[in-house]
Amino acid sequence: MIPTYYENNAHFLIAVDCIIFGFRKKELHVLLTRRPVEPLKNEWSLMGGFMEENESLTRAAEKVLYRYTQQKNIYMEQVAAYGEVNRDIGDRVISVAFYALVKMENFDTSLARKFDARWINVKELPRLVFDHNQMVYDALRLLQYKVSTKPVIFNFFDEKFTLPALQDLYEAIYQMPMDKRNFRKKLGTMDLLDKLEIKDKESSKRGAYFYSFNRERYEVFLSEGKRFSL
Amino acid sequence: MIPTYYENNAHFLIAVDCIIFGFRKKELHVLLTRRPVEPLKNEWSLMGGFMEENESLTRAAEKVLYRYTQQKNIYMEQVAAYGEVNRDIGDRVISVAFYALVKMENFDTSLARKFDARWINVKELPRLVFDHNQMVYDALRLLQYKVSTKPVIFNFFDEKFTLPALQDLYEAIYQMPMDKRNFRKKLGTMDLLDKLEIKDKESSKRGAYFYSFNRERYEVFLSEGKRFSL
DNA sequence: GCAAAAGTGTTGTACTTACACCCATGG
DNA sequence: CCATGGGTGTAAGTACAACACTTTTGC
Repeated sequence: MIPTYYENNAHFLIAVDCIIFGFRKKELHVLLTRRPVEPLKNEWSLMGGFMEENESLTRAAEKVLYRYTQQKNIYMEQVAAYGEVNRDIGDRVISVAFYALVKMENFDTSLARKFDARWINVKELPRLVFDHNQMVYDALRLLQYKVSTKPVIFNFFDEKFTLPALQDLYEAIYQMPMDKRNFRKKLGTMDLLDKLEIKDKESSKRGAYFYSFNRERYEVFLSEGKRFSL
Repeated sequence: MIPTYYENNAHFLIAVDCIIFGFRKKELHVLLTRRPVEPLKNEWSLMGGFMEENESLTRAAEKVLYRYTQQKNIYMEQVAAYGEVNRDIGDRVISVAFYALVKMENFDTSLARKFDARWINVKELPRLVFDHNQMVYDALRLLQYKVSTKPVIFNFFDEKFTLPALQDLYEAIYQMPMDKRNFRKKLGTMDLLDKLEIKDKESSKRGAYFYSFNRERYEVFLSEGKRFSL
């Protein structure tokens, strides 16, 4: 029994579109697909889907993320709602964009074939359908702010990472070079990383030590009124 | 002619809710109303409305703002989309929140009677319907970030303002006291304000000089790679 | 032995913070 | 003449930016 106040108002299709970020080979990538349906079939597009009756926006986004990555508990944040009248040329659709940070090392490449998906360097983005370029732009701006104030960047890694990789990732997100010694000094003063015994010998002969982010120490850090900053 | 891909997907009511901020007597206020309809009739609520067929989200928000303030060209920014399944107990509604900054000095008090609206100090917010308290909280956080990095605060004033009033407003938004001399020094180094000849004698015997924000100088300021910061 | 990436400190500069007194005016 | 709010400068501490060489090791 719906109250009268709600009756006779327009109803809309609602989509969620996900900007799925991943990091590999010193570059920030976005997972894109060739749009499988008309209109604009085969054009580059973000991963998306329609919202269903009994799910929340975040649940709808989680479903999209799971479908295209087979990963659970993906770090995700809403970017914005996009509601221009002709933004989708197929029908009137309001879209809510989310960005997500995934561990690209765990990515199952068979999924890529199944969904005609590809990881594209954010610096080399093609023209995307509708307002998806704007969504990526907005997501990246929000991500820049977020990683500078909250330790969300560690969601790109599966537990451990090296300092050179971490710095490369910050540089890819900020799209600017950073000073190695200043970067490590700032990290050091926060004292939130644990140096592991093992080294990554993949990217250099000497090898770089792995580190891991210490969540317990971060809780203490916060409770002392300190704030993450990079 | 709607393509098949879009057919058979659920359609939703979409609302816009506006967090209308105003500044008076050293305090930040939000314009609230007594909800005029069931359910939760007469409970405190943000100003809102349903989105219609041929309008964008921002257009829908502009309509709400114009309806309740009779002002045009109001500074406005999207906060987020809210889509929990049971957020509105009357029916399934997805809401997109916008915050707006209005010149409270120009506010027509007859509107308050017409819409049963009141300016409430943000520090004394009552319990609002649905998730509206969350929306105000999110809007305020976003506003805090915005006024610290962009000169949007001047949208609270009609052309001119005094430095004590400007500082009071920042303090109300940040919800913390600021040092008078440091505040004025930082403003001074940006050199974006014009000191006017006239004084405001309302709030003190001595009177405080009025200033105005110089947009042309701000453009130059930006083109020199500088960034607003307070 | 050399190329390639990892690791490590210091110094000058700019910014941030803390702080106290005189001024102008209306009543 | 006094209460009220407006206006002003300096010094210490902190954060930031710039900068170059040594180490390790696979080839």
